[in-house]
Amino acid sequence: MPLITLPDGSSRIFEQPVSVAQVAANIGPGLARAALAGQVGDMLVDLSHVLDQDTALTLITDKDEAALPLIRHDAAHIMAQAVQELFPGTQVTIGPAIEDGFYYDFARDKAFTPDDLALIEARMNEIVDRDLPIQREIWDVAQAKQTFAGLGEHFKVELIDQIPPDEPVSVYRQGNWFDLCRGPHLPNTGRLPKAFKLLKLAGSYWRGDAGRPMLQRIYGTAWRNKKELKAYLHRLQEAEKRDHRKLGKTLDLFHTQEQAPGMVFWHDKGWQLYLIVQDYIRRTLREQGYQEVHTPQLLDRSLWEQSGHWEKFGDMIFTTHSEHRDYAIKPMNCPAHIQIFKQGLKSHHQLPLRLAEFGSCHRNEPSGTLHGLMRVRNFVQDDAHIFCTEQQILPEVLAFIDLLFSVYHDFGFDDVLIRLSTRPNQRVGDDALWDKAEQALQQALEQRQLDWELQPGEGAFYGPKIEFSLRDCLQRVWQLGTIQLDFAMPARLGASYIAADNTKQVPVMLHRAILGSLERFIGILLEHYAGALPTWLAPVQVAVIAIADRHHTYTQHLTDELRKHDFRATADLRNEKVGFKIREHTLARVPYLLVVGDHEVNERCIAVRRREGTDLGSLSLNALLTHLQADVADLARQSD
RNA sequence: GCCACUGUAGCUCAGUCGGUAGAGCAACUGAUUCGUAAUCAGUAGGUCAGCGGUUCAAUUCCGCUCAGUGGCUCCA
Repeated sequence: MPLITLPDGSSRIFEQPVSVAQVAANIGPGLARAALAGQVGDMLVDLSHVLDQDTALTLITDKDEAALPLIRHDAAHIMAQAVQELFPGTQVTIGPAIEDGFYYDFARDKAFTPDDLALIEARMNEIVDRDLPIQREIWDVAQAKQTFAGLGEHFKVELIDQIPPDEPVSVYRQGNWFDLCRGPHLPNTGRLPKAFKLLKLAGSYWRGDAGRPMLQRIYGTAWRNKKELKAYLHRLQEAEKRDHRKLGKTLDLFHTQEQAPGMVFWHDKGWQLYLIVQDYIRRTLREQGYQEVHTPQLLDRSLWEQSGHWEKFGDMIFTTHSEHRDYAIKPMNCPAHIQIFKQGLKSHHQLPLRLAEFGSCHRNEPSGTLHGLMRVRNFVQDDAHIFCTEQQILPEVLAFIDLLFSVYHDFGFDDVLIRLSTRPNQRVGDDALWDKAEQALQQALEQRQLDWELQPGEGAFYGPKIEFSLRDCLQRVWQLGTIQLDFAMPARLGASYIAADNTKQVPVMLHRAILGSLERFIGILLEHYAGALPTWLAPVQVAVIAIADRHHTYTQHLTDELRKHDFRATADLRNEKVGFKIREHTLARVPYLLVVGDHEVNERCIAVRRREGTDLGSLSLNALLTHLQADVADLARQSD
């Protein structure tokens, strides 16, 4: 006699076990028609799921956000059915719902073509029209293996082998097609809203393992209705406009070319931005008690062998040689910073010692991983290494976290993803040290009450790390900041200090960066603002526009005055109409446009317009300077 | 690195079922001196990514290389 409690607090009692569908029908015919699935606790279940105990139940309809994963997972199944109907011999593997859509990985000798996507999509629509009932069946393991093996579905057999013995082997059948799947699913294929679209083809390794076969992945998106689909596709289009590679070109910031893959040619405006960002960090680090140092670009290979990098990353280190010696073009700064630390005897009074460097590093990243400014082969990090005692770890990590958030806030980023990565399989240092290191980082996160995600096994080979990531315009996640604990490297490279008890001790080293690579950070920055940077960051802050030749002197005078006050201003004296100039500077995302005509010259004033089109009226030079100073001082906190 | 796709003027793109290419914007020249998102006219601009093959003929078909794009793997 199950007692079913509904979200509104009401409850119904049933004589015998009932299915979710029966509960819906019991409430009303409208709900029975609309119901797609049920939710028991956190678990989504099929409409056919039988409830035999007292429980709370939520019925899911297409009004609920919770219906989305269900819809997407069904879209994946229906796509798989369509593919197998159209391309016999194709093996199915896995096909989950993901953020905004779904994918399915197939094994097939021939490659799918972009044209195939349209065919598959058409067949999916047909399968929806067939309105096939979707039924869950529980199979015996041996029977399941035999059936899938008989169909030549070797990947599925491998999946069955990995289902824990206490879990049922469930199969979902729609028409004469079926797939091994945990579920849940919609009751009929006809319930899948025709608001899906196949988007792209991609390769993917079976089980995410580069040593195993490459499968063909088809990505799609699916929504509750056509309106949502349209909105999503529009969102993708808009995201494309924010792409930093596109902005880099249209705003004349940087370019890349074949002869230097993964390396950036910074143009004047882009380099201005780069330097502004760098100056800001340089100033901030000084204030926080860091010393700035600068170390060689080339270091003998023995140093990298000693540090362990040569063994682990040898094939990604660019090298050069001279007079029978091999040099690494440095892929990172830390061994060099240890050399500075090692100069002269260090006392515990000098700790924590914080060495910062904007060191240009080269890493021979695999060609397929390069991506605009986000993943490059030559980059500069706002890198620093803190040498300290074990007791100083926690306060240093806390101070770093606080600094990082204050910096991100100044740049306008408040939505930060935090991940704690712990010991990997391939590592140096004993487990007692790893325990200590991981606990220290976790404790810092907890003290600051931050939300974080654990990534077991993802730490660096010398220590655990916290990663701070942001998303780009297409929601791809990129790591920017990091703090990594390292008990190994200082010892390997022979760093030590004299402790209070007059013994020689090995310092702990913290590797840390706030922005990470300046290149990547600028990429994220551009996408975040769609190129319309806050005034303090804009390469050109003010464009002074002359209406006619007779206004040139005053225009030039204003521009000079602005420059004298450290604003980045440019005079536009071209023989063009105002409208044309306004349009150009607006498209160039210049925050302030000043228009100079007869009125301004006569009254010694300036007509001020913001790039968004707002008119700030007629200001005196002093009033303008005050306004600009306030805007710049505000950083990204609330301007725009 | 792996899978797929793409590479035409400075930019955005069209085009050739094989007969050496075209638009808009930008550039240049001239006219215009203009009040808040495109003034008008004219001119010039391309070994169709590179190399090789097939062919009477290749930018177009095929192969290789390079680079880019989307994923996957990797990321000290």
